Amino acid sequence: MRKRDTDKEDLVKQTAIKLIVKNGLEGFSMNKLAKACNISVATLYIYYKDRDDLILNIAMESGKLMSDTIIKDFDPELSLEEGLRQQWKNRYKFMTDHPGLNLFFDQLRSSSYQEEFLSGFLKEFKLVMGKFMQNVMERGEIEEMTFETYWAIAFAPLYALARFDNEGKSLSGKPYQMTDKVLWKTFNLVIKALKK
Amino acid sequence: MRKRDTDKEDLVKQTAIKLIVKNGLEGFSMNKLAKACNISVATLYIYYKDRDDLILNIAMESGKLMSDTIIKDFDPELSLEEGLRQQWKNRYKFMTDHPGLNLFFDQLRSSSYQEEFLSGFLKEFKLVMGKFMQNVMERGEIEEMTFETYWAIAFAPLYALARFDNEGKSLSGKPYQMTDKVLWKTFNLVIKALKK
DNA sequence: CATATAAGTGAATGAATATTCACTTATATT
DNA sequence: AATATAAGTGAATATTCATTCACTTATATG
Repeated sequence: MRKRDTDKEDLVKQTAIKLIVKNGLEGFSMNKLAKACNISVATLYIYYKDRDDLILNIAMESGKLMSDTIIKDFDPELSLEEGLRQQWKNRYKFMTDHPGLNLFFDQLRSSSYQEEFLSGFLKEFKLVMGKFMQNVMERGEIEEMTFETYWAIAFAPLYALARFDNEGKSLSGKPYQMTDKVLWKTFNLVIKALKK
Repeated sequence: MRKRDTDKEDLVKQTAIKLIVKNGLEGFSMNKLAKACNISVATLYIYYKDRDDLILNIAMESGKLMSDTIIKDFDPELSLEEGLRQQWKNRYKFMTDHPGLNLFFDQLRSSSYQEEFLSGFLKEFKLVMGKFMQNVMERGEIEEMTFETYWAIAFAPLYALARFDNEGKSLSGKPYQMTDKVLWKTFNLVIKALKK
């Protein structure tokens, strides 16, 4: 038997993400991917059943990575401020450690892969996050609110900052780069909104 | 001369948006669009120069509609709470009056059309919104903060709610539909975060 | 009514797409 | 060293794509 070249396999994954981020799913093709990796198209069909299988597999693997990063050192029994701070830390770390991966996820979110992508790695994740909110609410640290309201206040601002950062320029026209200072300033406002 | 059938022209626009929202830009083609409209592909090339021209024109027209809706009855001299409330009202109205159009914009945002799309209708818009924030800050109604932080707190939660609404189900698995109550509850938290 | 003119068409073109196939190559095991 | 087996290939296939073209149809205007 011959062993599969795991370097090549990894190259395929990285290149696929890079191409999709750059040109969108719309501008992505198997032939282009093969060419960019300097391998034969047919090789892609050894690794993956078809185009959908390729995209979904890479998506789910990346999703798992995100999920693992976000859950790290997080305990749903933490206080509102401690717990949320850890969440912001983890999510921020993921963004900076894997620049572009958020853009990759944006592509998936606005595609037909969305549902399968989310369902893949979000199960455990949902449970832990839901538990945390419930604890905090039961302890009376925050008012009664729906999960949607909670999420919208607690995390949407963070992802908005990330998008500004990715686009590299603010609405005001000035170039923009996220800094720790801006991040934690925004975090403090979020805490102010949520705390009773 | 023969007059152009404006009903048909409008059908093309509506159908294009519907198809793109449903299948993504990836799954959208001129032939499919023509078939869905029961017209010849060649007719599309009477209305538009090419595929890009078609997408961009429809995008810009929709963008203009959004911009006009959002700017209505808004005065950058309003107080923080009054001004922001009007903004939320306008943006919410746009979402409910044109369901799906936000999803269409999401598609564009993660595509190569993004830049041209934004630059088309955002100019005036940026100015007014920037002016409002500046006024509010100068008056001391909110602390010093970057435009990005301001936007992330002031509007990102609204769009997060809209996305939950579009997806029709919450992270907690229960079906979800946005209500006025949830909307204004979230708005109040946003005001709490921003107000000094 | 006649006709100029733009609207609208169905079938074609060539390029790009996903996928397959007959084939060669490397290597783990015997 | 021999060989079985999976990795890897380049060229082909069939499909879908955007775009064009020679043509017909409707109608506003003279």
